Amino acid sequence: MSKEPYSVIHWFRRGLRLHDNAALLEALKPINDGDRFILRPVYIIDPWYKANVKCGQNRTRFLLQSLQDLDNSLRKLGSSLYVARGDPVEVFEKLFTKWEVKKITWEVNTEPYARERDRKVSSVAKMLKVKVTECDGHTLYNLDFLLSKNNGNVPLTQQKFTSLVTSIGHPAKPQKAPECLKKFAPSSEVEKELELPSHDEFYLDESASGKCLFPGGETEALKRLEEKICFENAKWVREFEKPLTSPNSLEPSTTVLSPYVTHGCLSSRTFYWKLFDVYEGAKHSKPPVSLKGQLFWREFFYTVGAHTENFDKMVGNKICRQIPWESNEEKLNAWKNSQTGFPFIDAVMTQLREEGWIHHLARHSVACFLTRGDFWQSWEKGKEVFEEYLLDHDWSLNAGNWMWMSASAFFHHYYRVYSPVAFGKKTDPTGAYIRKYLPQLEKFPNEFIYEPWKAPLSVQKDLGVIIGVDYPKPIVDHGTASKQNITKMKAAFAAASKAKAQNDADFSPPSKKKSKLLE
DNA sequence: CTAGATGTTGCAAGA
DNA sequence: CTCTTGCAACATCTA
Repeated sequence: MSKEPYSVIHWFRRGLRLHDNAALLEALKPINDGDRFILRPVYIIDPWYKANVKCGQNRTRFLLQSLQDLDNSLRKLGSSLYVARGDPVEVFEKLFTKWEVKKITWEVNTEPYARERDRKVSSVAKMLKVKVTECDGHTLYNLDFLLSKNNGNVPLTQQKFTSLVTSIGHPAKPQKAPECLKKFAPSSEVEKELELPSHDEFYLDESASGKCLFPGGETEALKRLEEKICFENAKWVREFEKPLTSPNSLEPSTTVLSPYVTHGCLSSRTFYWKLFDVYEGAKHSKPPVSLKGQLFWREFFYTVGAHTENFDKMVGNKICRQIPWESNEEKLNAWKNSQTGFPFIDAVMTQLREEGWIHHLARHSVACFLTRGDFWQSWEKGKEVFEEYLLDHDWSLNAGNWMWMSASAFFHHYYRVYSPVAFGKKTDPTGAYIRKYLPQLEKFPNEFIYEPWKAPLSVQKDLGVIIGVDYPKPIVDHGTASKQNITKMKAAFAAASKAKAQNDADFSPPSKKKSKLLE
């Protein structure tokens, strides 16, 4: 008998899907025509993530469900997912030899750790004569290509970015999932020693995770896409304007496709072209507020994130205004654990911790509150809390949006402060949302639901809920705190522009003034 | 050079 | 209920 043919690995990292997976399709192309080879779909549980990225129960469950779904889908096609543990460099060093690997493919990941990791794996592959093929697919466009089309400048406004992608034209159309993988299966017995991770291995405690409102996986992702972006829903899709959607409706007012796009269960290009189908020939809203605009926002933060050093930090980050934030554990914990005494803020943070998804404008409210609005805490601290709890946590989007909301970058109107009382009232005057997430306040009359500390003590006693005992008093007076913070912001902005002017003078080429003197 | 317009999504008060 | 305005007012681009 001839020996086993060589192997080709497709390494799943994000991109946990079979549809529109360019790198997976690339893995199915023979190195030489007529080659017979074995496809090895691999996922690696890399301890670096456990050590360096905060990941709460809900997102852990989402990832596990996504892996289970991926394995199911692969099995239906005659393949299966091989889950390995350890540092990818060490894992591949062993697997390349063991399986006689000649090629490995993966989807581009532009986050700092992933880049470094992929660089190391590439050099091991080169040493062991394994061909590496990296394919786009997580974003609509190749991010280096976008930068080159913008003359090497990082676009810093959405308007700039929109005109850039508009001048480029549509992104690539999505590719179909492979139909059958049987001919790539190992002829001998399938390797069984490494299986899908168990709940224990992922430190997943079902009792500690919340209701599963958004199950992970490509199957769910495509189902949700069909439900939301379809002709039956055409009016809603075409008229969608993000700022007009509600942050505190009891059912999400937006698509909640973000967790699926983040994990790559849903291809952003599949999303884009599905929107195109529903838009086609009809009047529809436009970026930045439209649904397509939401994909552009994602692409925008990815582009800036991929090309800005220390993008997720304040210090050493060129685009981030340096602001003397305070570090107060008590305030941070009150915010994180819904103990600020502002029901709207506390309700949003409860929804975040329990369910893992909150509306974009709810994120704005709590982010503004923690940073420039009320608590004057660093956006990096808030970013870590979102990192822990969000199902759709995404390195680029999280850092970018926190800088935005804290007026550290992109956004400069620091005097526009969200009110923790007034903002929610606009879309939910009776406080149904607060009652759902803070049941201890359920019986408060509408007039006090956003400001329970204003209810007369007699009312509090009748309800059996004493503010300051059963629910906290507000930690700060919003009026006073926000005014003080606006003043601090004014000073920080002035210092920053002074520093910028100094820097420009130091590093700019000879000024016109000097040139004139030379003439 | 200056002035004016614009930037995905503020609030409160008053017509 | 919708619209306008004052609040105190940034950075950036264009004319």
